[in-house]
Amino acid sequence: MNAQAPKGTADMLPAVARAWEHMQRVAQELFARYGYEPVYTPLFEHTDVFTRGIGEATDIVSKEMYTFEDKAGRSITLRPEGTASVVRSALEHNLTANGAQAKLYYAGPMFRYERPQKGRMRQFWQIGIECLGSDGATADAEVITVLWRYFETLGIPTGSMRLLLNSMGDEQCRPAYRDSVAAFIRAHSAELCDECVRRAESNPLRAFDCKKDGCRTVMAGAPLLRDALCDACAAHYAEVKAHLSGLCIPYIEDSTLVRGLDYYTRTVFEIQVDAGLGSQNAIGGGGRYDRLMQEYGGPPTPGLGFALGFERTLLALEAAGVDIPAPPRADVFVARVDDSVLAEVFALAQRLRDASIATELDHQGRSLKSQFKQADRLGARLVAVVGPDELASGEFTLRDMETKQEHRVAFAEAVAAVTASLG
RNA sequence: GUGGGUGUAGCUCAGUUGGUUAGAGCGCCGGACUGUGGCUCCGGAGGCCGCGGGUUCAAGUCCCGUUACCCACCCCA
Repeated sequence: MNAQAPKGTADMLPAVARAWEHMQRVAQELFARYGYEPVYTPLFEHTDVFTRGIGEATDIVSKEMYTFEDKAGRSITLRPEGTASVVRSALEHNLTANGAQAKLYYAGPMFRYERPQKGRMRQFWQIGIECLGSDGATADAEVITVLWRYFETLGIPTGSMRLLLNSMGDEQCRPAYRDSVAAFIRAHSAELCDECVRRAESNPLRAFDCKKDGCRTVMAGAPLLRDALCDACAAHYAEVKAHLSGLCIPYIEDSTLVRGLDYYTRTVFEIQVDAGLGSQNAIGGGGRYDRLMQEYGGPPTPGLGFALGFERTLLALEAAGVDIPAPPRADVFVARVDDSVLAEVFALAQRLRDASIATELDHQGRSLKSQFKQADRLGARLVAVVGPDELASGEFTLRDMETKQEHRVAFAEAVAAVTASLG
């Protein structure tokens, strides 16, 4: 058999798994402070949850989903992102009934069938929050602030982060704007790449994303959504910006920021860094999706959220020189002179462990010397040495690995003595 | 889906114009007088040289194919 993880997946060995847990701990603590509660939704959904929510024409839906039929012939898809599932779940369980607000966060793997590269995997992890039921601009500013503070708390220097902000308008103003961009593209089709010309029909706003210099130059002259927002959207956007400024969250307005999922309305944002991510630069992003719940057949319910990528965040942390400290794997190592005292050693280790003391011992019959090396490698501050000598008097020797001080301890006093030595 | 790069010990890599028993560093295991770590020294284990063909007296080294990984395009977290 092929002992190899599938393309685009990776085993998170202890060093990385530790970082994963750290990122989740920081998230839980921070998000709770803003009133967000955990939610776990299935890793797979009925396919239409994504096709209706994210949009048929998006790259995600048109070519990146892991879709299959289950044994009963249902079309099932591994979730390519988290928002659609959370909103579906909120609708199913009436979490926002009668104007209630639901503030939820999730963490887990997402799946997209793409060619892997730096910062891009087929199975990748995201943490996200969703604030459902509120259309107030403080909700937008709050969600954006949580994302900013999260990266800041992890240790990414604020100076190396860029918060891009834009408003995509709503059903009142976006369609007309869309048409005007499409018209602009058609008028300049000779100067634009084929891909962008095609976008005029499918998703004109995406032409702003094109990285080709020629297209960028031409698109720089295209009409800006900023100038096309209806009064309500413009006012909302202005409020969001005012609230962010009030909290001293530095944002950069980018009216070409167009995110790739159809459900976004009004506020969209993205946090980028330059170092460590290869050709990628976004470590987190999100936006408002005031029509998504309706799209699923629910009542009109505003909402917004963000998602951030574990893999990319870790790359950014590494580039920033942040290392996640590894705790010592053992406080105490219980070493034995020979196997005649094995039973006593094993029992002693268990007593210490039962007293919440991280304790290790050798399972391979290694020499005492080698047990000390092992203790050192594990970062144990104490080594309890048990041999026939001390056992005869009901004691063992307790060595402090730093000071090299040793003293005899009665077995009966083991937990107390070790606890005291660990301070 | 397209393009480029790379695949040699657990890890990071050397391997001369194809030529005999494939190396280093780190890690791992053991040892350096009597029951004890970090430094140093000594020794040891560990390699289908990604896989399959081909050229050749001879291939880790050349050619073809294939596969995996990496990077980039596309797009996104």
